[in-house]
Amino acid sequence: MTKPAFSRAEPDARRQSLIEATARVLARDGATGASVRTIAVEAGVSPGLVNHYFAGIETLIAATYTAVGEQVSGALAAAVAAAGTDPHARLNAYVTASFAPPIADRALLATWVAFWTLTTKPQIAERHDAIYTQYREELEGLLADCGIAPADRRLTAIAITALVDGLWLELCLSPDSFTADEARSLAERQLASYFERSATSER
Amino acid sequence: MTKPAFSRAEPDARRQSLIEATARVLARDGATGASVRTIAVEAGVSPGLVNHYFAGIETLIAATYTAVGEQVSGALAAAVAAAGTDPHARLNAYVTASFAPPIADRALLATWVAFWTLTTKPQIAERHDAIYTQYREELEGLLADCGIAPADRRLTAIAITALVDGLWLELCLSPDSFTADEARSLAERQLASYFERSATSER
DNA sequence: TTGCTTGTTGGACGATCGTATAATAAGCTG
DNA sequence: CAGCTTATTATACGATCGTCCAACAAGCAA
Repeated sequence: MTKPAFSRAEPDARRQSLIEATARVLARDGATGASVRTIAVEAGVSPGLVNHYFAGIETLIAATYTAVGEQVSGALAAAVAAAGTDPHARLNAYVTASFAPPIADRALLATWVAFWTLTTKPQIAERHDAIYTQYREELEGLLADCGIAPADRRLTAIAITALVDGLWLELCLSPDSFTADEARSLAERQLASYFERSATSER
Repeated sequence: MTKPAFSRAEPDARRQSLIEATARVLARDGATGASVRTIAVEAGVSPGLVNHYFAGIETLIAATYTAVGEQVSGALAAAVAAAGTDPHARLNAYVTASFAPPIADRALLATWVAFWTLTTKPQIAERHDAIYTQYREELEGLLADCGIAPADRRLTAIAITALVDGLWLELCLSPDSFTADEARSLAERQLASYFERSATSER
């Protein structure tokens, strides 16, 4: 009677576990450290198993991009839900959530930068476009609820996304240059300016 | 009489040539492809020479960060200088220059992302802080010339930098989601809103 | 010309990369 | 329990990585 040398897992569960391990490695070591062997160690399996479940390491990283993207999307949705029913409060929550955990995180930035590094490969670039399109569409919906005219929604969403991404990026890269509170305040002021303009142009 | 197998170069000139080769490789292949051998081929020298001039590849990349940063800084300064003497025109030129060549360039983004990848290493992080601090200080100067109150300059510069960086990033990553003209227009509108607010608050 | 300095070359070294594959054994079926 | 499927392991392979170093030769000084 010897204890089992390993245990089998449901294909989907194992796949998920490999994706999560990849996310952890990407967060810890960045794109450079995300090797098949490192990921295998992180997941507690042998290196060969990675290629058994994914066509190549690039495919695994693309799958991880989707998973992490959904995770972030979920955190944003949770922040919006927690804000109640007031449209402006919901919009505000969506925007400021980027400056608090778990999104304002150096490790998440490392993950994201790793993805950006790989956008030269079509497979990853496609995921990027899909994820960012989804972000902007959600934002456009929140803007619509706040009464932004349909014709203005697209560019407004682009501007807000850009400001938030820029603040988030620099906040993660060098946290000493400004605080999360300052970032939140700047984003809120930006939102306010859009509604001032929209209000005056309606008269 | 045989032709020379190689030619000697001034240490500084050779150093500069290696830095330029690194910038080209970073732009073409990203952080992943920036190996000693690839850089050596690009510079037309043997692999061993890289370690003769730089303590390691990390030092070379840090030096390249500084050089590319100065190059971008120079492009921005040139845009400002070409805008004439009107403070608002100069500020406008500084901001919108990011959406035109040579700054709005997929290859430059690849270079920048490669640097971000390496900000976990203190040597590179220090360069990043220095370069971004310089950017913001230049922007603060332009804002001062436009009459922004000293107390507001720091955060205003941070917000503008963030918006421009965010737009620039997404414009390079997926150029199909919006145009350079739209980015320029959004940035200009943002600038205008700061002066409207400043003007009304003065009364 | 001769000698010296040192920029430069080219290959060796061990480590690690992604991928492929045969052997092993876990866990279900009958 | 026997047999089968296949998830899993362990290893091998060639390529490429960063670093190192002995030998070579370009260019200047004497």
